[in-house]
Parts: sequence; structure tokens; C-alpha cells
Amino acid sequence: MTARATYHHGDLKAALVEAAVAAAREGGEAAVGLNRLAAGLGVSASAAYRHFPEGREDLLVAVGDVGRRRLAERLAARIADADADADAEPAPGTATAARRRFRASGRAYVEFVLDEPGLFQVANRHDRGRLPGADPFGVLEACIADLVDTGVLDEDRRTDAAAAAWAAVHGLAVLLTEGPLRRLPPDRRERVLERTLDMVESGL
Amino acid sequence: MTARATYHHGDLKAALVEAAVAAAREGGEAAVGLNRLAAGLGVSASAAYRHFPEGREDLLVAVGDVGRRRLAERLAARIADADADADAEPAPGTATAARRRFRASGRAYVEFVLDEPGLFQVANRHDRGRLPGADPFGVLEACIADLVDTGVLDEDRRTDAAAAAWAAVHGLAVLLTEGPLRRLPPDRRERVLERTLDMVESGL
DNA sequence: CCACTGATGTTGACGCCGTTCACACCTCGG
DNA sequence: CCGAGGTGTGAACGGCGTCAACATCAGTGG
Repeated sequence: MTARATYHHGDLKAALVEAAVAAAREGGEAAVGLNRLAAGLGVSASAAYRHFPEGREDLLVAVGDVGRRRLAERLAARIADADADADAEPAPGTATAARRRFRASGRAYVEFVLDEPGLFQVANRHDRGRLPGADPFGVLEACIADLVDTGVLDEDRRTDAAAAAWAAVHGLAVLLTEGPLRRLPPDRRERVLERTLDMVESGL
Repeated sequence: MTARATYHHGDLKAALVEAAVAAAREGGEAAVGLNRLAAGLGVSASAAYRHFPEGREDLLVAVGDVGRRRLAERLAARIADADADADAEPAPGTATAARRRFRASGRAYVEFVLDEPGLFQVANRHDRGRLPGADPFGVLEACIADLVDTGVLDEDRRTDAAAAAWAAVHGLAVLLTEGPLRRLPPDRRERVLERTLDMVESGL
């Protein structure tokens, strides 16, 4: 780990991204520094520039991509959990199932941000647009489509519904991690989250 | 402005905050640098540290306070506007008036953030808690109280209502300025804003 | 098998940043 | 008038992002 045998590293780019993700997880954006990371890998700083032509910003975008991908995966997983947990009656494809999935996605979003505030911070601030397979917003849109298909949401109220729902959940996550709601005890967090999800569900 | 007559500046602290606010307005947090600002005022960098003992962070908090104060003022002003514009029938103190004020505050919040993204960014990221007279959240809470008083919102649903509403509006503002909704054309912005306000109003 | 070429890594430098310390100056109260 | 304390200066430190010139390696065509 400390020194390497060969002159070439093998896969410096991947190693840098990995280290940058680790740094972002504890310390957020400020902890992602090219010099430090390169030194940590036993490599000169300029070597990093070979792999990230636009410098630090490129690296941050790469970290952000990882963050968005993990977030999207978490959302999908929690939605699947919600489906699985419902060995209760209502068959999939029903309105209550759609509602359950929708709620699960919102809850998972906030849960992820509380788990990984640093990664989420970088993911938000350095985004060069959607990339296929790593798109949290896409997951949310799918949930909205579910709501429409099952008749929970009127077709004509569909427009911008995803954006509005996203705004509420995203805003709550931001307020809870970087914002003034930062120091809320977990039980109060839970109540606020529940309240927000209620608002979205009954207000959309 | 370029050179000063006296050895002492007079009010360097205020001058630094003013310059920092100007810098933050165009360029956001990254543009607020002690060295640059001090130099711009024709003063050595270390002089700034006399007035901001904790260094840059102190200055950013000061800028944030200005931002929060301006935001709170804007909210109050737009609420007053809404009251004034309503030379239409419904008297103040009615449910529709409370709804109008509530909506005006949400709209004003987003409006301010779009007007002053840099200032808002600093205000969010460097917050050491509420300071009296400069508290946007307090304005929102007053609006909620209005809703309760006029019977729009049930007493027992009051808990965390302000937080949920705030989350929605704040999240929308963040998505519209720093986030993925950044490049939305103004007319679509307006639709999303309206949709979000609808969601909050009917979902609270 | 070898020389060339392009990819990869190194060394050293630049300017900017935040921060600190020892020192100079100016103002004001006693 | 003098001394004390608030205010500003100069110089320095380490760290950062970035770049250009040079060194080294790995694979490919002759």
C-alpha cells in the first residue's frame, strides 16, 4: 500500500476516485484535494492531472457520480424492500402498493443523506447532468409514474409532480444535514420526515 | 477609496463585511477571501484578523447574517405586498388572507434565492443559529400561526408543519440554483414553483 | 529483436490562499 | 505628558491547484 513495485501504478485513476470517495465520506468536499490524495497513494500530484484533465473539478464530478449511483441504488433497494415487506394483502400494482413505494423512496433519500452527508454534498454540488443507471431523479419519476398508473395521481396533475416531491425531500435532507435542522434529535427527525412525506403524499 | 489618509481605517470591520457581501453576491462563497478583500481595501491581510478572530469562517458567518437578514426582510416585504394588493374583498384575518400571505412568503423565498444565489449560498452554509430580527424561519412560522388562527390548519397538525413547508420551498430553491433544475427556463421555473406551492398548501 | 511512440509518472516551479508572529504606529485616558 | 491598548504592517509558514519540462515504461510495427 505504501510503496509500489512498478513505475506505473496500474489504475491510478480508479485508485484516486476511490480515495477521493473515502475522503469525501468523512470531511465532505473540502477533504477532496488532489495533492493530499496523490501523496496518500504515494504518487506525485501532477500524475493525477493525467487522469483528470480539468483538475480537481473533474475528480469531484467523478466522486459525485459515485454518490449519485449509490443513492439511486439505495432508493431502488428500499423500494424493493417495501414491496417485499408487504406480504400483507394488497397485491402489487395497486394504489396502496404505489403509495408504499413512493413513501419508501422518500424515506430512503433522507436516510441516505443522513448516512452519507459528505458524499451527498459532493454529489449535489458537482453534477454534470444525468448519467444512465445512476439517476435518483429517474427512480423518483418511476414512482410518480406508478402513482399515475394506479390512479392515485390524476394524469393532468402529473406535470412537475416529480420536481415538487423531489424539492420537498431534498430540502428536508439539506436542512437536516447542512442546515438549521442539523442538531435535531433522531426522534424529532423522524417526526419531521413523516410529516413531510404526509404533506407530499396528500398534496401532490 | 484607493488610499486612505489616516493610518487607522476607521471602520475596517464594516468595510470588510461590505466588500465580502459584494464578493459573495457575484461568485458565492469561493469569492470571499480574506487576502483579496483586504488588498482590495488597501489594507494588509493580517489587519483583517484583528476583526475576525476566527479568520475566514467568522467573516463568512457575518456575510451569512447579512444574507439571512435580507431574506427575512424580503419575505416580510412580499407578505405586506400581498396584503396591500388584496384591495379585493376578503378582509385581513380571514382564511384566504392567511393563505395568500403563506403563498407570498414561499414565492418570495424562491424569488430571493434566484436573485441572490451567492448570498443565499453563504447564508445557508455558515449559520450559527437564529439571530433576532433576521430569521426567515421565524417569518414562516408566523405565517403558519396565521393559518392555524384562521382555521385553515388544524391545531393538531401544527407540529412540524413549518419545517415541512420550509423543506419544500428551500429544496426547490436549492434545486433551482445549485442543483439539476438550474437550467430550467423561467416559465418552467414558474410552473414548478406554483406546483410546489400547491402541494404544500393542500398537503399541510 | 529492436527502436519508436504514446501513455504514464516525476521534479520543480508559480501564484494564491489562510494563518500567525513580531513589530510599528496611532489614539486616548489618566 | 506618558503609557497602554487597539490597530495596521511585514515577513514568513505550510498547503493548495496548476503547469511545463523531463524521465520512464509498455506495447507495436518493422
